[in-house]
Amino acid sequence: MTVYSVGKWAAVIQRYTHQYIDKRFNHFGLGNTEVLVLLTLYDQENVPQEYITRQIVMDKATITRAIKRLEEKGYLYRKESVSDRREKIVFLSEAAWKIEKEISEAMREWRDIMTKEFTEEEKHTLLRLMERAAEGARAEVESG
Amino acid sequence: MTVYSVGKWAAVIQRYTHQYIDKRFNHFGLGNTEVLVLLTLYDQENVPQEYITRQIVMDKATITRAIKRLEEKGYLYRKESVSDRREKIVFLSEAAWKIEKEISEAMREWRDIMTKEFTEEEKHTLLRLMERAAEGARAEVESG
DNA sequence: GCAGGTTAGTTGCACAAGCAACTAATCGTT
DNA sequence: AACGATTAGTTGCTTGTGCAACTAACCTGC
Repeated sequence: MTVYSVGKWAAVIQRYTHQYIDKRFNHFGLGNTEVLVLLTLYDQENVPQEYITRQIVMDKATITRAIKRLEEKGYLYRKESVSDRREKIVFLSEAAWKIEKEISEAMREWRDIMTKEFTEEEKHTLLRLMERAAEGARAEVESG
Repeated sequence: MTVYSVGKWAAVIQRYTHQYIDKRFNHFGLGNTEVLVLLTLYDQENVPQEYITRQIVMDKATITRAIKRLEEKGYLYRKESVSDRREKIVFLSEAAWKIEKEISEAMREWRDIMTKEFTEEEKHTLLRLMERAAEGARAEVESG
């Protein structure tokens, strides 16, 4: 367990987070990826699906289906872009905004649970370093 | 993208790592979880499956199946424990040890790719903080 | 030493995720 | 203006994963 540690710990944290989201938002009928999509849209609405795909780094087919599920459940709707008719622009519905606070709050709680023993500076450092590691991974993948 | 960031970046890093492993070890016929199992066993052999499950934090059914695949491919074998006949003790085969260097090296490379711009201290810090975050998550899950 | 609870591992089932192949629209070059 | 190349999104297919229910072994207390 010495060598592949960044990837390993990322995987572990990811799986715990996945579990937490499943448990926490089960009563909304929301799965892990759907919650990630909602969070992305709370941050920035009125975007094509491709934007969401890039943000959460998943296969575009997976995102298409997560969005379709959210649409069926009434959390969002889509409109064909006028400037580029290939794009479908995604908007949140009232229902999605109604649960925004609960979702954001739950995610904040989860972050605080994981970093309970952290100082403020450590929290900040962790985020910045993880972001940079993700950036390093992305650069590699995109270069070849 | 402000709130759920630790979980988010963990997920992103995890997916890039998953992709990397798939691409890199495809020619061995090894999938992501199988590689994780091997890495665990390179570190500590002669353990029951339950140990592996705990180490990589996955469902025990998933681990059972990953181990079965590795067994079929000839990378490991199992022996019923004498002290506790419920347990199946896992051992690596020659074939697994033959590829140990390549796998460990590849994972080291991957870590170095992600942390290319990091100082040694930053690398160390990232690992320690991620480990502690995972520990915080684990504590929460186990408490209820 | 037996009953009740716990633990290791397996199997059935349902489902989400990735890859590849496709359509349709747009961009770029000549 | 028209060709080929790229891009956004969808669908088919396969596979890995988690949950739940199960079996078998073990452990505890009476």
